[in-house]
Amino acid sequence: MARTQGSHSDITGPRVREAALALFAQHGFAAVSMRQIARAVGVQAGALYNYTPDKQTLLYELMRAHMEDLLAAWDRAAPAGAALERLEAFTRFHIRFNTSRADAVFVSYMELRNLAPENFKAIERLRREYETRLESILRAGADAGSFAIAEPRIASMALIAMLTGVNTWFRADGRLDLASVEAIYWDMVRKSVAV
Amino acid sequence: MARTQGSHSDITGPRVREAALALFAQHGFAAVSMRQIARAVGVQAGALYNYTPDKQTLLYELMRAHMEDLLAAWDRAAPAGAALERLEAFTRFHIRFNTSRADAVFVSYMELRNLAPENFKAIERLRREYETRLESILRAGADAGSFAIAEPRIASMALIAMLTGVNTWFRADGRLDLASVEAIYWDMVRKSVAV
DNA sequence: GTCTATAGTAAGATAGAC
DNA sequence: GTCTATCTTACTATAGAC
Repeated sequence: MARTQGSHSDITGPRVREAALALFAQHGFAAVSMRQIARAVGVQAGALYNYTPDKQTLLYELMRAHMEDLLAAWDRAAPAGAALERLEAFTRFHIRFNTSRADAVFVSYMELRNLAPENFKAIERLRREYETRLESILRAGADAGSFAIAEPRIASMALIAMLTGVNTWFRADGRLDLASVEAIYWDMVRKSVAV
Repeated sequence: MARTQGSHSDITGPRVREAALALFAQHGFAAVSMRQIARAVGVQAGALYNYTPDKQTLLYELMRAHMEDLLAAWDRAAPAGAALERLEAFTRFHIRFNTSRADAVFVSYMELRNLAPENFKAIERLRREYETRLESILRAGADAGSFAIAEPRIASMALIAMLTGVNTWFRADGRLDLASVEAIYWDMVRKSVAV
């Protein structure tokens, strides 16, 4: 079925979001212009406004989609069982998921400042939800006597910070593959909460 | 001694750097205009160019000063002795120093993307130097059999990421004081590298 | 050292043709 | 749905007076 020339609503939308995510990750939200995004997509700047009401909403939707993907993926992957098994699953999941979406992780952390207040609140709520998933595991393990953790909430933030840090140095073509990285970090995580 | 009206070279320079640091931390380098910085200082935008050749150099000098302060402060504070004692000192130093300069820490990490290539290289070298300080402690402990660490370089980045994460949640007027925070993190650090 | 004024450029967003 | 053209605003940086 032939289309009107230049009509690509079904593919341009995703391409706008992909280009915006890559550019925001590389240069920062404030440093990227709508014209730059349009150039990467291959359209004129005005056409972008068929896909977002404004630049701010484009950023917010990228961050919201990422955080909701993260939560949904963990809730699908999370095993039942003892706290130690659940903590290992969380550790490996977090490393795998985050390294596979480095741009989205980077933008979702770095651009919090550039969200309008109501958008900031929404993203912070999602982030807090994710942290609570880990906190619950740590609390369960502490209650069962498997872990020695004075402050589960702080420990969850400490571990997430450590695991997310993988993104700052990991390269898929580097010396260590992802399985080795997971093993190294799981060893540190396991010991850090050990009795 | 009366001054020419409006002449304040000895105090305006530091105030420009203070205002720029606070504004860059709050809104991001690209989102802050020279006019905003000037307004915070109480001068007109043109006057800022008595203190920096351009906006880029202003950012670079803030980051360079921070990284050099960090290195110098640790080199003054670092104890001799066994690896375990040196690791505890590093842990407590890193938390104390970084929480006392949250804006500079934030800017020095978040605005790396906005550095010109040669400036980026210089800051990365300083960061790498600091990471190497911790890496040396971990290697010494591993060699002495005090620590069990498969990859000292990766462990050093993991620990620094964890410790720097304190800045994302710590508030001086919060429930926990800094000594308690240090104790919680030291407990996790100590165990994470334990044999 | 600071001011006012401005050159030169680029931004976000919209209007209307096709 | 995309284009061209444009409105309006704001930016960095500089020039020259005081």
